[in-house]
Amino acid sequence: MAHHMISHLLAGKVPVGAEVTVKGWVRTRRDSKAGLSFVQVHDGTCFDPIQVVAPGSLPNYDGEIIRLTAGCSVVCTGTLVESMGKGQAVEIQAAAIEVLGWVDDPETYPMQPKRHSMEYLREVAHLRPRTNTIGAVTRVRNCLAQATHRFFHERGFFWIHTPIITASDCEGAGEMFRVSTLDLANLPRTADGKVDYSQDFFGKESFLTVSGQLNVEAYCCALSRVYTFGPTFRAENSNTSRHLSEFWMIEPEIAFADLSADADLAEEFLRTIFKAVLDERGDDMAFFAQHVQKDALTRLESFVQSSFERMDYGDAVKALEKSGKAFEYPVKWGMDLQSEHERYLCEELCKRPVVVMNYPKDIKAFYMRLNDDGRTVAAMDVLAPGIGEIIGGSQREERLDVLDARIDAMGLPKAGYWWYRDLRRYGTVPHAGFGLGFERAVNYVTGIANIRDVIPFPRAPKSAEF
RNA sequence: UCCUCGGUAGCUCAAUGGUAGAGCAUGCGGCUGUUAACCGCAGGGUUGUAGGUUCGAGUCCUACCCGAGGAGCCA
Repeated sequence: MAHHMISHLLAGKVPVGAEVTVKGWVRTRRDSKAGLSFVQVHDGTCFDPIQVVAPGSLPNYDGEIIRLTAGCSVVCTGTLVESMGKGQAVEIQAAAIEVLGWVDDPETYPMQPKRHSMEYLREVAHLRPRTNTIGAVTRVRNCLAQATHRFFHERGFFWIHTPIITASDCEGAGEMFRVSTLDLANLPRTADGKVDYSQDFFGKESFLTVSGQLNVEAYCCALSRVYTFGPTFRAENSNTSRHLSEFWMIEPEIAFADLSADADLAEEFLRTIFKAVLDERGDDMAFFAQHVQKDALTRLESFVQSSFERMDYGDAVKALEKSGKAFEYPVKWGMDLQSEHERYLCEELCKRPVVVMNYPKDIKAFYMRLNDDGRTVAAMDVLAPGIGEIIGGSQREERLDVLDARIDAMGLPKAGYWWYRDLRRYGTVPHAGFGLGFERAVNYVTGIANIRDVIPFPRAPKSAEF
């Protein structure tokens, strides 16, 4: 049976007086002994539920309607009318309400029409999308994802589906999850007693990817403007509000480009996808501003209008030294910036996102391009107030001899990088890219504090129930 | 992994070492074109787990489990 999306009805896309059907779940029910009930029904298509007025003359009124509780699924058919009450422009005068699914034992139904803590909702991750908060997060997350593909598509980028499984242990971005079909209780051994991975599924050790970057560089050096957008895995035992074991990452890579062009892209990208949220999800953003973070909306509005502060790493260090702040970790050139330093830069000094560029080479990855000063690399971090590092990027080292020297200096296995080095042997070009932690962007936009609340089913150490 | 704080009814939280309570939710009744309605009544508990101290432990001690905030690692 055809039915209407509640978002269409509330947006005025269906004329008053029309016969309509909605299908959804009950939020609340209020009874009037005058002989009618008000049922708030949501279907997830927009923030607001629609009010369905159930007259006592419905054949199942006494038997079913007045027994509806939060969570029941219903099909409501009736006439779209202007509301006689305050609080909504239109409502449905029901001619029939069919109950598809009851809530057995309503007393223990985990989702109640009240405020729940985010920690509690995490324990009922299969039901939390029915809440105002997680519903709004889900729509904003989708909006950001769609805007991401639209942004790149409109600029001639190609979406590259880089592999999830990698047999290369050279990605170098942290602990990896092993992928294996070997019998853990009976591992095959080589003569010298080590695990014999030649008998494993891929004939060698394999893992879940920690980054699509190395693979996407190959396509960048052929299709010029490319990006990845997919899941990424880190087996680090990190227990924070900013880390997940499985998260989604967006990694554009542009050929014939330097670090400055990379920073330009990062800035334009964030502004564009954030503006899409303002344009398309005003209802959800209003909720976040009201119940989650007061300045969520105004901060986003100013974000899309203002430019990022850009700062050389050396200047950032000087600014921190001059700040007069008593940091737990003193600042010194050559050190990586601590969370407290990053927070000072974007939250206090600049009060907006900051791009810190040209870090000391010794604290950055081997593939980042060595600057002419010989002691820094063309790397950048984009720091967002309240989140910290939201983007990390760099211009890549395109000179084979310099790349080899860096691989050797860092004691990495050069042979494993054979195909990555080939990209520098055959028609090498300057290129650059960055990685955006998608969930961190959702955190920033919504004002939701914990990263585990902006992904449907979060995976973290000791946590993979759903 | 380290530091700090926490775990009591379906949910949010009280309870000086001395009879475990409230609000919301649920059920029943009342009232009302209602807006997380309101009023009354009722049911609802192995106080995270396992030990220990004590005449007596939600409360004190030990270990473990889980959660939160911060740190490190990073996106």
